[in-house]
Amino acid sequence: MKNNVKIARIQVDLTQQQLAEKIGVTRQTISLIEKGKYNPTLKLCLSICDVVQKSLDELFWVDKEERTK
Amino acid sequence: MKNNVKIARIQVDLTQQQLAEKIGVTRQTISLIEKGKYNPTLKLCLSICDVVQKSLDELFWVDKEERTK
DNA sequence: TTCAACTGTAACATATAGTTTACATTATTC
DNA sequence: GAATAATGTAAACTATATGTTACAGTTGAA
Repeated sequence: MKNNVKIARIQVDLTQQQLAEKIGVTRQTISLIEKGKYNPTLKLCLSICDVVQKSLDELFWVDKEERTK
Repeated sequence: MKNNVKIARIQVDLTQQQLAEKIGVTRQTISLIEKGKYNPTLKLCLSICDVVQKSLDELFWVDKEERTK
């Protein structure tokens, strides 16, 4: 699953650490999400949206090929 | 966390069971999500979007008060 | 009013999201 | 090029999303 978290984070001039702290999650979690290595919770996605000031649709999507669950 | 899954599901004329099957998840999972009783995975949200033909932003959001994580 | 389909929910099991600690690698700045 | 900040990642743990089974309440059609 693809996402624009890294780009959006940099646009608001935050490090992974800073974003993580604002959200109340660890830096590793942010790193893994940016790398597409796992499948975050909706609440976490919404928190990220809130901090980086983007909508869900702007940040997260799946390529058609990989649509399963 | 609030969502419009139930409304969107009914609009495309599916039961919880049918929606669940299309997505590859159990009926209980759909029920709990519709009831707002838990916090689905992003992939699952995206699968629901796909089936009911809505965007993430149309289906999922949080009230400002309850924004934590 | 009965029967069947649909839905809510509970207990317990499993998979995986997210944490903690730790270390390695890659910028960046001096 | 050394020091420091930022990032990637791994192992072992914890919390929780989701599955399984089961049963009860609800709704609608006959």
